[in-house]
Parts: sequence; structure tokens; C-alpha cells
Amino acid sequence: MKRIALIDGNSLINRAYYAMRNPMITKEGIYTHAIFGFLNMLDKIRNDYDPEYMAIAFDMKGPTFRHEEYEEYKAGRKKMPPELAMQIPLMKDILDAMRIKRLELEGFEADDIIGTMARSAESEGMETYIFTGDKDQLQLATYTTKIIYTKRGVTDFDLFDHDSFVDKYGFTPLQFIDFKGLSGDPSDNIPGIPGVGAKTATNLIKDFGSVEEIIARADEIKPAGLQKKVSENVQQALLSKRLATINVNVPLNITPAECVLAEPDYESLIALYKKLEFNRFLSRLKVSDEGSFEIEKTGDFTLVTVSDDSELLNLTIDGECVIKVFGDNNHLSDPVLHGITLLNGNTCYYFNLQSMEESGGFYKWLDRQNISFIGHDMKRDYFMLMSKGCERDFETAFDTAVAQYVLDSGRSNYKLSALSNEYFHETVEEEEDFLASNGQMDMFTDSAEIYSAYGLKVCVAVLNLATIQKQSIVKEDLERVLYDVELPLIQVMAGMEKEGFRADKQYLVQFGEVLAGEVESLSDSIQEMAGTEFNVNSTAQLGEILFEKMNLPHGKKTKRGYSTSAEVLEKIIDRHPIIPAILEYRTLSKLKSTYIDGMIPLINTDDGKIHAHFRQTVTTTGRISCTEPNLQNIPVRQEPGRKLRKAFVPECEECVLLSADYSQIELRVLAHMSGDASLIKAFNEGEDIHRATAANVLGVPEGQISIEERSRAKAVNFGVIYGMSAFGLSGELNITRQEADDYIKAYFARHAAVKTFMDNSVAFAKENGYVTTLMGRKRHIKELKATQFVVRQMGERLAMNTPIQGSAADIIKLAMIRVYDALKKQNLKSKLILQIHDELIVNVYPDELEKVKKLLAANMETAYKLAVELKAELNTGKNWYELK
DNA sequence: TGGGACACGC
DNA sequence: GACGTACGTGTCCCAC
Repeated sequence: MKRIALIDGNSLINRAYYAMRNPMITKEGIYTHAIFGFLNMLDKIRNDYDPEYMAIAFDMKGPTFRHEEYEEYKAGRKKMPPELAMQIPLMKDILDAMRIKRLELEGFEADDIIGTMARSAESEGMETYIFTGDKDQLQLATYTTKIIYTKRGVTDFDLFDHDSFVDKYGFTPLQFIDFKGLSGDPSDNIPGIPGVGAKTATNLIKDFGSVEEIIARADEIKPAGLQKKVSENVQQALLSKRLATINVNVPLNITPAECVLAEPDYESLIALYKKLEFNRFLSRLKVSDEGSFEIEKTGDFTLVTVSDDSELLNLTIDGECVIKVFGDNNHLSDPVLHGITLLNGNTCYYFNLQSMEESGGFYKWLDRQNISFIGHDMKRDYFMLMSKGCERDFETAFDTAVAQYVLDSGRSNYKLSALSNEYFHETVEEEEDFLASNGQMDMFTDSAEIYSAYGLKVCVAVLNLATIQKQSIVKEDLERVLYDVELPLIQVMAGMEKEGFRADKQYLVQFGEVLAGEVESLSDSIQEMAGTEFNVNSTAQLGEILFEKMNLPHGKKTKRGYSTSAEVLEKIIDRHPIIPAILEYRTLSKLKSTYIDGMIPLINTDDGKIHAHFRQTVTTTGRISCTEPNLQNIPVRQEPGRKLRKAFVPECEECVLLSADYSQIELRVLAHMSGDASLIKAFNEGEDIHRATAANVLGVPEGQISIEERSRAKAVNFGVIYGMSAFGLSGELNITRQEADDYIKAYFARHAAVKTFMDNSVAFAKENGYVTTLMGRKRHIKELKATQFVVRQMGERLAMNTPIQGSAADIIKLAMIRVYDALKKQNLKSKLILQIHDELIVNVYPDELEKVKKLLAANMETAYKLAVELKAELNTGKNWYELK
């Protein structure tokens, strides 16, 4: 029997929209989750029912014949949310590309079209399946027409044919319209008979059969009250029944036989999937031409387990290898490694490190192999191998986490499990979950078998992912930033993590004790001054005490109560001695909790160093971030906090720390990218850039610039980088908006090229949806497509700031790679240990100091050729505090 | 558990 | 005319 699937498009896409918990938005800002859910339903329908024919019906916008009869039809129905409405035209484009027949007709609803098609399919002897989330269509169920009614979500549904309908409701599908005639339907605003609900309606139908029969024999209706209700609402009942009746005689100019499924229009479909970022659907198209997303490797691998050092003697591996290292990646003590998978060609090796010699023969063997690596988040693997003594150059052929970051720096999850799901609809367990689910396995007997199978799975997923990502990288013009910056950087960051920063735990503990005393006595005196006991850490309690109980003037800022930020408190610092006490309490307790108590447990118990984690896939602009602990925000501006830096010391007694700061790198990047002549000139003549800016804007010689004028110019220079407005600047400088506005105008008059550059950045971003940096890094800015003014404004600032901040990030990353390579090539013991956005810190061995100074400055200053020179300022010291 | 408020860095 | 400086991490509180 031929089978046709008739689908209620509006109803199912609506269900899909609400079933997806989280919206999906493309880099361009298009909402796609309803389409995504709908396509999944469509897939499921095809898989489960395998129909030969298919048609999808849609409602049209205008009024239908039902509105002509009853103006109030569907009145009061909630408007479709715009995030859903915008997806419907795209959905229709996809159906057209799939060559699935799409049916819509002015004056009729999808119900009527489906009803008409169902009847005519039935008469042609087809087995008919109707897919809908609209109960009304249950009336169409017969012995050969079945209704798949979707309930919540996408997979939960009921199937009705004539008999199962009767079982459930106690009357026939056709009597469903009588049922609605009596009980009405609030969602369509069909009145029915007031006071008659589902129960009464069912009983009446069982007794009489139809609305007409009920009316004709109204005198037989049992409770007198009900009889009255029916008699008084005869016309309304008949109207309701007519409204609920699906019209099965719609003038369609298509027959079921014409709805035969055909090959899709692949070209259009690929274009649409790409636009909507439906990688998973793309990969399933399995077309062999340009858009070749066929999964290359699926099976046929030889698994080889190496469990003894002697087996390494005759083993050589050459070329690209997918790598997966199993271990705890623990930065708090020496890491323990369980095993390592290397997938090379068709052979998948599992090295069972637990059964191999502790002397580390494996690592020496690995150092000798001529391999480049492919993996997912390889910094983790490299860190573990380096910690175990590997000294080789870790050449990275591809990293699927980092590649995804380069493709879209805006996402928050780069896990292999997530990417595999998105790209292939294929589940790969995270290592964490894999370990948890194999928690009780005996590591020495059966671990190898379990690990090797899982390792292969991971490596195959990485390989498949890499195949697709490589094409996207080329198409999106991201080769430079990926292959010249991010991939070579991986081993540099792993090296910094492995090296770590030696910490003086004694010093921290003592400092902590001093702070604890001060914090406690401040807390006591604050509560004494307040005249009540309370938690000084609670901004809610503090606000109430300061601004209500003590009646101090509160700042304007109030969102959820009063703001108690330092900015607000400083304005009333002279009003009461409690205020300076609170400010000092905040400073000291911050130091204690975050930097002392938070830091001490992060000192590695085996080597006494802090091995922070550097993260390469976090920031949207291309900067590196740092956690556990964050060594990029150790206090420096205020003296008490700055003292913390005395706890950070070189690796050995004789060693020193060497730091190099890029001087004004962002302003130099701005000078270069904008080509602004006066900025370039100021930098090339070695002037104080803020003083020069002040002189230029005010039109007076530099010698006459006051401290105040210089500091204003400095604020403007930073403001320009951040895309700041007159309002922001006036707040920053405590001047009026008008003055700030005048200053900005004067600035742009003198730096017209900067103005043009900013305008161009915004225009480019609006046109293309992204901005780029010097190395071709992209940041997609969907904020520019937002409907809210505030968000769009934010988008404009992002468009102005990101090329500058991101290019500066590119440059220091290039410098890091060069410095790392130079140190390695010259066999120096000195190592890069920290990066703080525009600054590098190196642990230097005494006999290498002069060499390293030169090498560091030279490599940083020539990392990228700009229209202005890059300058690195060096400092040395016996601890971090002294690097100033 | 997660968001807000706050404070630290560039 | 809205609203109003980029990018992060960690700690604490408090509502859910």
C-alpha cells in the first residue's frame, strides 16, 4: 500500500519552537531552533514511517471562510513571537530545497488542506498519516487515515485511527465535531453551549449521536437545566459545529500522487544549512562534490595495544597522529598518566602506561618519533606529556577545539561531545563521564581494553570533525590565524603551564595572618560605628544600614536596593568614618579571600609552584585567559595588594625574573590600522603619546601641557579604543557632557583618520556581520542586528574595539611563539612562565640573562611589522614585586 | 545552582 | 531619543 505523510506545518513548527529549551542563534543573529526541531521531526517521520509521498500544509495570513461566518473566530489568540515568525519563511525555503510539496491556499487553514488531501489520498487507496499538534484534526481519523498527534516535545505522541479514537473518546472521529459544537474550544474562540463541558458533551453525544439530533429531541434531555441551556443556544451550537468542521472539499490543484518525494536540490539545501549553521544536517547529506561532508573514517582500524617497553624497540611511527592522553591533568600534584592513544593511518595504538616502566622509556621513545599531532584541546595532552619529561617539539597539525574557537569565538562550549553532537548527531562521551561510568574498573587488568576502545572512538570523532573544520577554515579565510598563530601557540601555553610560577607559601601564610587580624578589627569597628551586628560582606545589609539607618546620602545608582560600590562610597568618604573603614575592609578582605586563601591551595604540593591553567578558547577577542588561579589579575595599582607579588619568585636561588611590557600596544595598533599621521608621527618620534595627544588636540606646544590636560588626553585615548561616548568620558573625567563632547570632537578633528577607521569598522561589521584583526581573526557581532537600541550600540562599540584589542592579542601571541622557539633553539634553561595581555614574564637563569633580555626584546619588537615601531620595556627582579 | 554585586587585572 | 568604555576570573550573598 502506498503511504502518504500529511504534515501540519504551522502546528509542528510551533511545537518544535516551544520544545527546544534553549534558543539557537547563528553567528548572523538568525534564530534557528524551531527549524532545527522541525527538521528533526521530519527526519523522524521519514525514518519511522518511510512514506513515499509527502505534503506539508501551512496556514495563510489572511481571513478564512470561518472568519466570514464568525468574526470572532480565533480572536484573542496570542500573536506568534517574532523569534518564531522569522523562522517560518526560512523553513519554507528549506522545504522547497528538499523538493517537498508545500500546500497553502488563501481563505483556508492547514486543517482544511490536510482534510481534503487525506480524503482524496484515501480514495486513491493510500495509507494516510497526518502529523499534527492540533486536536481538531482527530476528526479526520478513519480506518486507513491515522493521526499522529504530537504532545509535549518532539518525540512524545499518540497515534489515532478510527478504532483507537473510539476507545479513547467513546464516540466516532466524525462525532468529534459535534463534541466541539457542544463544548466549544477556547483556543479557537469557538463558543459552544455555555456551561457544557467535555463530560456533558460526551454524554449527550452518546445518547443522541449528533448536534442536530440533540436539537431535534431537545425535550428528551434529562436535567431540565441542561435542556434549557441547549434550547437557548441552538444557533450557537450549530455555528460552533460548522466552525469546527474541517472542509474536505478545498479546491486544490494538486493530487496526492503528485506529492511523491524526490531528490532534494542539494545546492540550495547546502547553502541554507550553511547559512543556518546546521552542520549536523550538512554532514548527513553525504554529497560527494564540493560540499563533501561524508564521514571519511568510520571503521576498519587495527587496534594495537602496547603494554611493555620492549615492544617499543621495533616500533616507529611517522607522520600525522591523532592523540588522546588519559590522565588526571592535575596541576596540584604530579599528574598520573594511565595511557595514550595514537591513531596513525589505519592503526590505532594504545600505550598502556600503567604497565610500562616508570623510568619513562615511553616518553623518550615518543620524543624520537617524527610525528605531528591532531587532537582536541591538545594543551591538556601536551601538559601531561611535558610534565612526564617529554622534551620534543609538539608540532600541532590540527586541534578541533581551537579550530572551532577560530571559527566562532563567541560560543561557550567547545567540548568534543558537544561538537560531535552538533556536526554528526553522534554521541562521544567526555573523558570525565567515561571515567565516572567505568569507575570501578581494575586499572591494572582491564583498563587497557576499555581505554583503547574509547580512545579510538575519540580519535575517530576528532578526525571526522577536523575534516569538516578544515574546509570551513579555508572558506572563511581563517588559515593565518589558525595555522600561524593559534596552533603553534598550543605548545607554548602548555610549556608555561608545565613550568609554573614558584610561590613562597610561607610569605603568603604570614601575609594572610596579618590581613586576618586587620580584617577582623575593621569588621568590629564598622559594626560598632553602625551600632548593630551585621554581615559587612552583604551589600544588601550594608546598604540598608548606611542609607536608611544612618541616613547617609545614597548614590543615584540603585537597581536592587542601594549601590555600595567603591565609586559611590568614595563620594561620601568625608561624611562618616564608617565609609573609609568599609573601603579598607573591602580592599583587605578581597586580598585575604581571593588572593591568599584562594591561592594557597593551588600551590602544587610536589614542586611548590603554581601551575595556572591558560585558556585559549574563552575570550571573544582573541586574548588568553587564566584560571586556577587567575595570575592575570594579581594586584599592582595599590601598594597593599601589590605586596602579594613578593610571594612570586624565580625557580632557583640564583635565578631572576625578567618581564617585558609592550608599551602602548593598543594605541600603536590603532595608529597602524587607522593610518593616522599624527599618531604615527608621535610614536615614531618617541613622544609621550598622551602628552602629544593633548598638545595636538589643544593646539599648543607639548611643553605647555599640564598634568591635568595630559590625564584628560589619556582618558580620551583609552576611550577611543573602547568606543566610548561623550557620556562615558564625562563620567570618567568628572566634566560635563558638553565639555566631553567638545573634547571628543576636537580629538576627531585632529585625528580624522581614526574617526574614519572607527566608522569603517562599524560599517563593515553591519555589512558583513563580523570584524577582523591583523592576523585575520574574526569576531561575529550579532548585537548589531538586535532590535534594542542599547544592544546595537554595544555592537558598534564591539566593532570598534575588537580589531584593536584582537590585533594586539595576535601580536603578543606571535611574540610568544617566537620567544618560545628562540629559547628552545638555543637550548636555554630560561623559560616563559606568564603572559598578561601586553606583558611576558620569563624565569631566567643567571648566566643567560643578557642573552634572554636581547632575545625577548628583539622577538617582541619584531613580532609584527606595523607602521609604527613596537617597543618592549624590560625589568628584572628577585620577585614579581620588583618588576616595575 | 545561578545570577548579581563587587573587586582585581589589562 | 533610548543608553552610555573593551576583555576577563573569583568570591560572596541570596533567591530559587
